[in-house]
This record gives sequence, structure tokens and C-alpha cells, in this order.
Amino acid sequence: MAANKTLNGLEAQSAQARDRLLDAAERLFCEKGFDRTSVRDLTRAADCNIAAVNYHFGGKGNLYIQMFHRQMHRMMDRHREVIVRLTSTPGATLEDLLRGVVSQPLKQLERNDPSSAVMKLMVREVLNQHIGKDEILGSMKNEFFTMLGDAIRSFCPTLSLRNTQMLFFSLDALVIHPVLFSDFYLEVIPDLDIDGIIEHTVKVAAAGIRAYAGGGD
Amino acid sequence: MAANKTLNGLEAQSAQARDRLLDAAERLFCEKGFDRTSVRDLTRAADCNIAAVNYHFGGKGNLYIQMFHRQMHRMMDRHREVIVRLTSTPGATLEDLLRGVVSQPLKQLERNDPSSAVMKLMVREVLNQHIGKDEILGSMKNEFFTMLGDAIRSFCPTLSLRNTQMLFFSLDALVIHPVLFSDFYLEVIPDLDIDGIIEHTVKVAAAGIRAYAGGGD
DNA sequence: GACAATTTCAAACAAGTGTTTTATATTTTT
DNA sequence: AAAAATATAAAACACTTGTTTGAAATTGTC
Repeated sequence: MAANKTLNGLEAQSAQARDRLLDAAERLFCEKGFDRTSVRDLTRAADCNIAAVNYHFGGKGNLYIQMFHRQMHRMMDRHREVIVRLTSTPGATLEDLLRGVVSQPLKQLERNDPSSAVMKLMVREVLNQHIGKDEILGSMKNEFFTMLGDAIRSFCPTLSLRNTQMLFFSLDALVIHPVLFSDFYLEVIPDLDIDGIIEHTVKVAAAGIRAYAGGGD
Repeated sequence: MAANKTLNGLEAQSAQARDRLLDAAERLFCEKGFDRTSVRDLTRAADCNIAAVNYHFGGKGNLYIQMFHRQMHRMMDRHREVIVRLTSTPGATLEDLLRGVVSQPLKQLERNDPSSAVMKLMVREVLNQHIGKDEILGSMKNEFFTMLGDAIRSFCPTLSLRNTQMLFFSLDALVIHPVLFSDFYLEVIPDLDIDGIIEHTVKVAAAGIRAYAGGGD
């Protein structure tokens, strides 16, 4: 593949167009989606020739997927770090774990981090079904699933696997919702406070979990 | 407008193409989305000429919006009925209200009702931002919001407005999530049971509400 | 510096898009 | 039945799309 440089330290120069293209893709695809972002839009934003997309990535679709993978890995790395840290902290409670997991994406929302835009795009893409969900999520889905599931069960050992799975989905629901529909939140609650959302989400999620586990710490 | 017939009883014959177009739109747009459904796809499915879309609706975009309104009104009518019925039932509990509201869309999911496809499409469209969210939701959003909010507060009078709003969002999150990601649910829990999801959702939502209201019925 | 590989470029390609046009049926009204 | 309004039809229009081409420029290697 022409995309793989010689990696001898001077690649930065020759790989510039490729990276600029990835950056432009990240921005434009998140803004307008796949269909409404043309190759000409991308190359104009990356300041390179139209043919560059096909030369470096072999097509618009591949550029899309590569951009996705780059961002998804960044997100997962952050999540991994948070969960590992919280589960290895001695006096931590269930609420602390939930707060850590929930804060991660919601704090990104607060400071307009591009990651939350990618999160939205990811959901969009799964719903649009233009590319297979496994193509985006790959193995990360299962890893995150079991990692967080185990963490929750370490706090509530009485939870069955089935209930843990359902509670995982509910937690996902509670976190994703404000990320997706932050506009609505702001419309209804003009003085929106991200920390307030975080505490609310932790409260509801913890209540849901304890409704199954019976208040056991 | 040519679309408005003389309404003298014989319109059914002449309005056929228009209705067939709306039906085809409902099906194709839900399947493939707006961008990936061409006017030629629509007219082929409705068995009429390409120009019919522009003649009857004045463009592809208007057909999309009209299809949306028709479906949204159907959905809202059903929701209205459920809430009114539950709030006027003497011995009903908070769980009964929640079960009624939650069952509505989830039961549709169970029997592959086109309404759940439209629900997915609605979220897709809000995320895609191709048409303004107010154009889809219109006044229904606020109506449903206050209607359900009041119903919840009738069971938990101690709830503040702010907390009710946040809990409304959380309830929405818990209901929408399985509708959007039913594929994931099925993947993780192969013997997926809709009634189980309903009871789970009611349990978590009620626990969240009671976490604020302090167990007050 | 010379040769080879890599990257960039302008132009063209083939296919698909929504919409408009113009003419022809069909229906409704007079 | 004649005239007017409405609906359908095939074709063309103007435009955008992703991709390919073949030559020019740049870069790395000997």
C-alpha cells in the first residue's frame, strides 16, 4: 500500500496530505455526515487534489472507516483508564465508579470536545446502517461491555449476569441520551449544568442498580 | 395547490398516485434514509411517473416532511390516549403509569410495527440535522412533555419542576435506547423478551423517580 | 547527478441526482 | 359535446457525485 510510508523519520513531510485528509474528514463527516460530505469538500478542506482521497485511502468509504477507528481507539483508551483507576481505588463506592464512567463523555460534551461529536456520529452511523456496526465498534464493544459489567458486579456481587447486562444497557441509555440530545436539554433547561446532569445520571443509575441488588454495597 | 382535490367523493381515484407515493415514502425512507432514497426509487415503488413527486408535493423534501407528519400524529394520538387513561384510573400506581407509557413503543417494537421504524428514523433525522427538529416534532414535543410531566408529578407531588424535567429525559433515554439498538440487545441476550425489557425499564425508571421523591406514592 | 519510486495535479469519465419541460391523456365543469 | 382544469408521460436539463487517467512534479536511493 502506498499509504504505508518508509517510516524513516522523514515520513511526516510526505504523509502530510494523508493526515490533513484525516483531520478534514473528522471535522466534516461529524458536521454533515457521510453522504453530504463530498470528496471535493474534503480535499478542499485538506488543501490537496481530488485524487488524493483515492490515492491515499482507496476511496471515500475507506477514509471514513479509518477516521472512525482513530477516534474510537482514543475514546476506548480513556474509558479503559477510568475504569481501571476506579476499580483499583480502595474506598471507592458504586457511585464513584458510575461518576467516573459517566463523567468521561459528559465532560467532553461540556468543553465541545470533538469526541462527543464522533460519539454522535457513531450513533448516527449505526442507525443509518450505511456501514456495519461491527466495522465501527469492532472488538471494543465487547471489551467495554465485560469490563464495566465486571466492575459493577464487584460492587454488587448479588447481581445476575442477565440483570447486569440489562443495567449496562440502561446506563448506556442514560449517558448517550444527553450527548445526543444536548440541544433539547438546553432548550428545556437554559441554565444547563453538566455537573448537574452527571449527578442526576449517577443517582438514577445507582438507584436502578440498587433496585436489583437490594442496596448492597 | 393541485394536491387539494375538489373533495366531492370521487377524489379517491384521482388522488391515488399521491397516496401511493406517501406509502412508498414511508417504507423507503425508513429503510434507507432520505439521501439514499432517490425520487426514481420512490416513483418506481409507487408505480407512477418521476414527475409525480414534484407535481403532487413540490419536491422530494416536502414529500419527506408530509410523510413524517402523518406518522408523528399517529404516534402522538396513541400516547395521548394511554396517558389520559392511566391518570384517570382510580387505583393506578406510578409503576402502572410508567408501564403504560413504556409499553406503547416497546410493544410496537415486538410486532415490527412501522411506527418503531419511524421512531428510529425520527432520531436519525434529528441527529442528521437535515431538517430542523421543530419541523418534525412541532408542537407535539411540548405537549407530550408537559402531559407526562404532570402525570408523574400527580404521583410524586414533592418533585420539583427541574427534577421532573431531568427524570423525563431519563425516561425517554430508557425507552428510546432499546428501540434504537434492539439489534444489540438481541445479540447480547438472544432470548430477548420484550415484556422483560418493559418490566426492567419500569423498575429502573421508578427507582430513579423514587430516589428523588423519597418513596412517596 | 541519474534513476526509480512516490506523490501531486488538472482534466475527463461515467453514472446518478432532483427538477423542468412539453406534449398527451384524463377528468371535471360548462 | 365543447371547453377548462387536472393528472400523467417521456425526455431533456443542469448539476453533482466518486473515481480514473496520464502526465508533471517531488522525493528518496544509488
